[in-house]
Amino acid sequence: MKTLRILAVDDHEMTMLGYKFILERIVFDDYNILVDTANTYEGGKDKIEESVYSFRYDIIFLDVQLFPPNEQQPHTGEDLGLLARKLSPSSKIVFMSSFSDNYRINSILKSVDPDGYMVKTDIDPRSLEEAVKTVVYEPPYYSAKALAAIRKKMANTIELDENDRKILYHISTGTKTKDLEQYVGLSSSSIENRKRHLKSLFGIEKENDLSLIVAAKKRGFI
Amino acid sequence: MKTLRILAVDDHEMTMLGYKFILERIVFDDYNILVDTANTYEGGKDKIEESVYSFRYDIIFLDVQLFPPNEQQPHTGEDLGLLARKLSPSSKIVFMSSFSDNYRINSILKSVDPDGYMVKTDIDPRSLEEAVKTVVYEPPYYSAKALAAIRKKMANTIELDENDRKILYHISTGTKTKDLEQYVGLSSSSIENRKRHLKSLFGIEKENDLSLIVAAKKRGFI
DNA sequence: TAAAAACCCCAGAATTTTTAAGGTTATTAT
DNA sequence: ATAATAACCTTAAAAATTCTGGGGTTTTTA
Repeated sequence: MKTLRILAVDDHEMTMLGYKFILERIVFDDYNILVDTANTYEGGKDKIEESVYSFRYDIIFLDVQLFPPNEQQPHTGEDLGLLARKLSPSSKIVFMSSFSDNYRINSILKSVDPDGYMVKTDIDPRSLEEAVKTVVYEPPYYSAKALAAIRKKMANTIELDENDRKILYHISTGTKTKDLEQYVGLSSSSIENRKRHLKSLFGIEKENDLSLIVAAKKRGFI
Repeated sequence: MKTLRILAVDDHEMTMLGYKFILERIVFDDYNILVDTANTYEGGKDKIEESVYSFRYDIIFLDVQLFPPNEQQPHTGEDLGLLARKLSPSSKIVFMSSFSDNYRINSILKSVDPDGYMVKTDIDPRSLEEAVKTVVYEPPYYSAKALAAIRKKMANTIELDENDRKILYHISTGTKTKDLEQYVGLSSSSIENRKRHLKSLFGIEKENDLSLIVAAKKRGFI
């Protein structure tokens, strides 16, 4: 009987126990499923490092938000994903995220290119089981809400560059236009131009920033 | 008992009968599934037009390649998809394609934004059933090979504009560089520049066109 | 009702892209 | 083997796009 090694990293103890419980009960070919857990970036990192020269995890589940917001976040789930890819390239990586935040999804799909992405409200015993099986045999696995976000993105004909995306993102987080210069390497004048241009692309000329981020969200950019 | 109306359009008579047989046997909530078929663009168009003022199809399955290659192709499955969206916007549209041709997938996902996309080698009774159920309740449904193509695209950090994509596409179909001017609205000099630029983006400086299209395929552009 | 921020318009600077022209190298067909 | 053809490179100027700073008006906020 083969062993399928899974690591689950989530900062909520109870959530993780839930995953462990469900995952280990999955009946999957002749695999014996074994789940390790960690609830911090460091903990996850240690587990992965330990595994590298022995069994190596088959699947690593990672919470996108490893630290409660507001605290100083030295490392995110995305960082841990990148690390895992480097340390243990054969492991399949599946992200779990609380919200179907398009910006985050897009960013992670580009940087880590995970073998799976699940929005937490889509997660239940059935979908977890499907994720495990799909990821092992025929990745990727994307949960329904993740797929909806991906679809939006793919259907989009508007092409934005890095700077446009940064502008949209920072506006959506509440950054004021005048402070945007610091984050985007452009003059305030250029930023204003780009905002105008974006509004015209989205067909909302002469409207305010709220309309802009609503439109950008609708199209899956944020 | 509710009726779920499905239209399947494929130019291979037998394939279509297969779909009809499988689809009508699906057990799905308290739906009675009814499948109409057509095997030409015109036939499909007629069926959809007829349906508009009566029952309206719940799902329309469309073969991407509605006509055997080599013949004059007045209309493609993509055209029929666009027409269907216009005539019967409430219908879910699912494309079926023989190959996981990235260029085609990307183009259709942008133009029609279908509720499902299946690569034919992924199609079997199980996946068809899943497609139907997913598309009705929580679209989109993408089959495994379609998902692999989509993943490639999403993971890609290289951004190409319309002209770059056209160049790659036409080169991949065998168009000679000197004839490219007709298809892309640029001078041969610019096209050469862009090709050079593309090769450097893909990290294959000083290599030939074959390397270019191989690299572009690897990244999901073609 | 001031002050701050957002927004608009302009024109020159800087950057990128396109283009033509003239050449070399590689491929193809006879 | 050798023309002929296409692919590819370089250069420099033209054209298009984007950026920027400086001026202003309008809207929002305290």
